[in-house]
Amino acid sequence: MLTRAEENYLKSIFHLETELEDVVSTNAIAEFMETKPSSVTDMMRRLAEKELVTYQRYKGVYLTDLGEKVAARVIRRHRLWEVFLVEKLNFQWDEVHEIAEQLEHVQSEELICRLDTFLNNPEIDPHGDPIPNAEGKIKPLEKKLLSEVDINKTAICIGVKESATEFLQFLDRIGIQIGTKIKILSKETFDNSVFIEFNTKRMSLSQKASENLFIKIL
Amino acid sequence: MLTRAEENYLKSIFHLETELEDVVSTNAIAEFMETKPSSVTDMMRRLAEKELVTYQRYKGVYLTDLGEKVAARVIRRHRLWEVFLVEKLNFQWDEVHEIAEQLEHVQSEELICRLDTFLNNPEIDPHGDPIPNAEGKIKPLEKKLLSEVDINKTAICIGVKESATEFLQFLDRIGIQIGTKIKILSKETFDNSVFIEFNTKRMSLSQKASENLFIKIL
DNA sequence: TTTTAATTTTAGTCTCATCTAAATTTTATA
DNA sequence: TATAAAATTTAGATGAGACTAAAATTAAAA
Repeated sequence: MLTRAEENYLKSIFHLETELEDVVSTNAIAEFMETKPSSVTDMMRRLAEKELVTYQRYKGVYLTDLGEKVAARVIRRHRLWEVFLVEKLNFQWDEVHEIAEQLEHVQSEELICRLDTFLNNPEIDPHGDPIPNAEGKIKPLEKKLLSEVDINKTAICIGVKESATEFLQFLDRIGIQIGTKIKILSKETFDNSVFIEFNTKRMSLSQKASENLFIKIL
Repeated sequence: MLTRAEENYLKSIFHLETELEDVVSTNAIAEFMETKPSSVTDMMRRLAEKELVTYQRYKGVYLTDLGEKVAARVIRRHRLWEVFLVEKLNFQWDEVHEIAEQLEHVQSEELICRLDTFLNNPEIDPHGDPIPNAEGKIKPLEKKLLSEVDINKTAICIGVKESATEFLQFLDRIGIQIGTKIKILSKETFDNSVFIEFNTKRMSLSQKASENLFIKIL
């Protein structure tokens, strides 16, 4: 049984490995987790002891197969709870992270299994990130930015690139959510804005917005 | 913000106060929580420091008004989660305690508020215990034998007086479990049997059976 | 009312997870 | 390549929460 801190470290290393580099540095972890490098070093030794990471002094860490599996399962729990909070408790998708951060540490295989069923085995969370399966396997979604989609194609909104609160609230206001089907009607060359249609509404979206919206082409 | 341990101590003291005595002894807490008396003493000093309990060396503790409110809110969270686990995730009533024990420490007023709404503001948990309201007020339910319940009242089964195997098997066979809601339709004066309704079923129950079944009146 | 037993507290230790400050190793630069 | 800068680790401390063993207090029995 892992402690809450151990789970959080594994999760963070997982994120840093997939999103940035292969070998993760002590400072990168410390910055990401808003803690001190010396605390990270301590924990790395403990995780290495438990064979969850491979760690060499001054050389950074990477997850072992076991560590990766554990991390993916924590992420699975986090994302399933996020789906629950948004779909069942009607939270906004930008309000759920902190709560899911706590719920993800509740220990019960059976709970997560039943929650998954209750939510109809969702494949993506409210931020459009894929939910690992029970074995910790992640089916990577081929993400594109809305700005990269060709005219007349229809795409489904699966998330945002940078989840700044204002942007999330902006999307909320105009009515774009995860799962919203968006058709690209035209692109303006002078300002790179896109003209789109969704839920029978039509509107223009700035370059900045269209470059921050992840979609999946249907 | 209270720690998990502090919340657990307050909850335990609350239970001991209501179920047993007014002033709670160090040993009673230690036994109830399966910990050592010296650990309890330590924590009592910390809780007294925070004005959550009134503590005098060698004289036991009791909750302050604040401590009582905090404890009741932890219990509220616990019982709401139990309802969720049983009603939404289809757990059996005897499987949920351990999981609720973890979920109760998730910190978010908003979460509990929305969960309460999602569950249609339940007043009792799957064990028949009352759920404190958001302010920490508990509407006490009185425990009675089924035989003592008035006609047309609805009660919830909370246990048996003497747990003879044959009686438990009898209950199982007819479909009465902990948490089963039973309505008393009529009483026969000639043999003191009761005619009841539960889960859309109707049947007669002998005096002997109705005097061996603990219920709580809703 | 002593003496004994039970209860409770104190003192000191342990682990986990964090920190600061100092030392060490690696990397980058002159 | 020597040296400065950055990154990383070590050493030592802290606080929460638990423990054991011993001391102190209260309650019970002779």
